[in-house]
Amino acid sequence: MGIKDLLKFMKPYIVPIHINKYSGKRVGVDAFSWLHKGAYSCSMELALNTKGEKGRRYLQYCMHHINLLRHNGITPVVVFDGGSIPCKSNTASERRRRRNANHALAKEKLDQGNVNAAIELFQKAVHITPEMAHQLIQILKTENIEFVVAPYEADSQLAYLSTLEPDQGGISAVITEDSDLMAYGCQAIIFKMDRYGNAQEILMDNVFNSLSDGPSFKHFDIELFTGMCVMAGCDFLPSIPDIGIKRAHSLVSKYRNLDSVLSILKIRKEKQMPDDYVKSFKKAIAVFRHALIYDPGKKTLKNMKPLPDSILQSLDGDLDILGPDLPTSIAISIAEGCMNPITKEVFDSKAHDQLHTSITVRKASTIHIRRQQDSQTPYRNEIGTSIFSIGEMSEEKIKAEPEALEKYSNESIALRKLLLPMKSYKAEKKAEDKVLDFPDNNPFKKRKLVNSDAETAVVVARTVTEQTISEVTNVESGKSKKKESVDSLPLLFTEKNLKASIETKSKMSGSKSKSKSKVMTTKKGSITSFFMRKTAS
DNA sequence: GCCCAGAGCTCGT
DNA sequence: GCTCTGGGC
Ligand SMILES: [Mg+2]
Repeated sequence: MGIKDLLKFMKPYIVPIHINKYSGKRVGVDAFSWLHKGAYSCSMELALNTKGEKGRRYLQYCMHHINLLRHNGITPVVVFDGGSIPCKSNTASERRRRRNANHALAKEKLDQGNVNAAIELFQKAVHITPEMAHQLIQILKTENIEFVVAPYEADSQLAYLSTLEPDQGGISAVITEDSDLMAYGCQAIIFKMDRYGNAQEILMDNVFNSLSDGPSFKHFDIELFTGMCVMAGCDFLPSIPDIGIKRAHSLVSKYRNLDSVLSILKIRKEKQMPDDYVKSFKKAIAVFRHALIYDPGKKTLKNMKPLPDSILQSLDGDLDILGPDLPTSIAISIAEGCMNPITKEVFDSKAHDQLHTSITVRKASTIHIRRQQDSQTPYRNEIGTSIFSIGEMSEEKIKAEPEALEKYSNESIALRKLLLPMKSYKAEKKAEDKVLDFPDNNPFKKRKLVNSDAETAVVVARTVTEQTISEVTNVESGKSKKKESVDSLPLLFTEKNLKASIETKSKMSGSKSKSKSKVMTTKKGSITSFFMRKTAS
């Protein structure tokens, strides 16, 4: 969705250029734009997962555009989307629903022998998978082209990179199709680049100088501009009825202060404004200013801009809306293209060897939460993932005291198996016949069984070796369930509308952590437990 | 004039 | 993701 009507509104500031203007510069690329356009050249092959060269035309499309940049003396920095942040609007799931419907229709037409009709429908089912991104990354690696997979939105990652100096890994401009880049405060943005390098550019310096015709931003700064964007309607918050880009701009121009505008709106639109609008507004602003991004220099996650205490308060301590934090090793593996940013599975065993060393001493426990759909709240958590760290060892320490690694080895083995793709589980199953280390009930598969419109939700907690989940309490009834030892028994909650507090205790480090989650179960309760046998003999 | 909802389109022969 | 269109006020 981007910012509603923003591109049209900013048209007076958009000028045609040729990308050779950026010769000698580093320029960021929103990979999604090109992957998505390229996918139209082979929609059927992608949908049917056809083997062969035709199904890779989207890669040719991307590489053509990337090579065009290189031919013009530009150093491309390709940025991929990672996971989705919790508070994004449900238009994404709406789109997915339409795509799936079109995919099914396309297959019917194909069975009837109507290939042209099928292709038309397959095109309406086009979508980008992490695997497709991974395929492009493989090429970028061999071609020595810089890239990074953002922990969450590519937009914020690109905006962050454009704040850095070129010698610090920064970029001079961003190529994208998404107006959100303006709201994120990106200085130079290039839209609609065609196959010859013709494009349209906007420079935010020109916007704030407001020398050309069009809406004036003379008294705006980037904070006010972002406020205008949120007010006009963005992915994180729908606008108040009858407030569009024009009125948002007028209000911000007049009062030059976001709190003042919000007060005025509260009075003027008291019936139309949701009770929590101001709170949601501040949260949306916080995402545009402080989203969680990957710092390629330090190889760690951080906020796009440092998080002041004042913002922390307006978030109610809910930092997850900026993107849930991830262990550093996971973030690195994702950023370097070794790990699926959504499922957290490694892409292949070869990539697994390239994983950061400290990953071997981490424990992963993922909790998938699908909250009850609640029309009153604009924020909806679809899936949340938590990965708990139980300890870290530097490469130096491992070399100095290899025996120290021993105590982690069980976990290491378990974690490797956890992270390996499903193929490997199946291989083990065959090799060991009926004796299974891992039953064939991958929670990631189960997640797909959960309907996107299901009113209820699944929580699957997976434990690896030493983790214990000591107690699950039903807050409403006060009843609690205790688990003496769950070394090999993760929990599955099948009660309906369970509101539970979960205490997690690490045997290895002795540290305890508590977490509370709203827990709901599947409608049909058809999910079975996931077991992981202790690997210690 | 402005907002909104809906429908069509992104490749390439 | 964007753009165009037509209808509402
Ligand atoms: Mg966006």
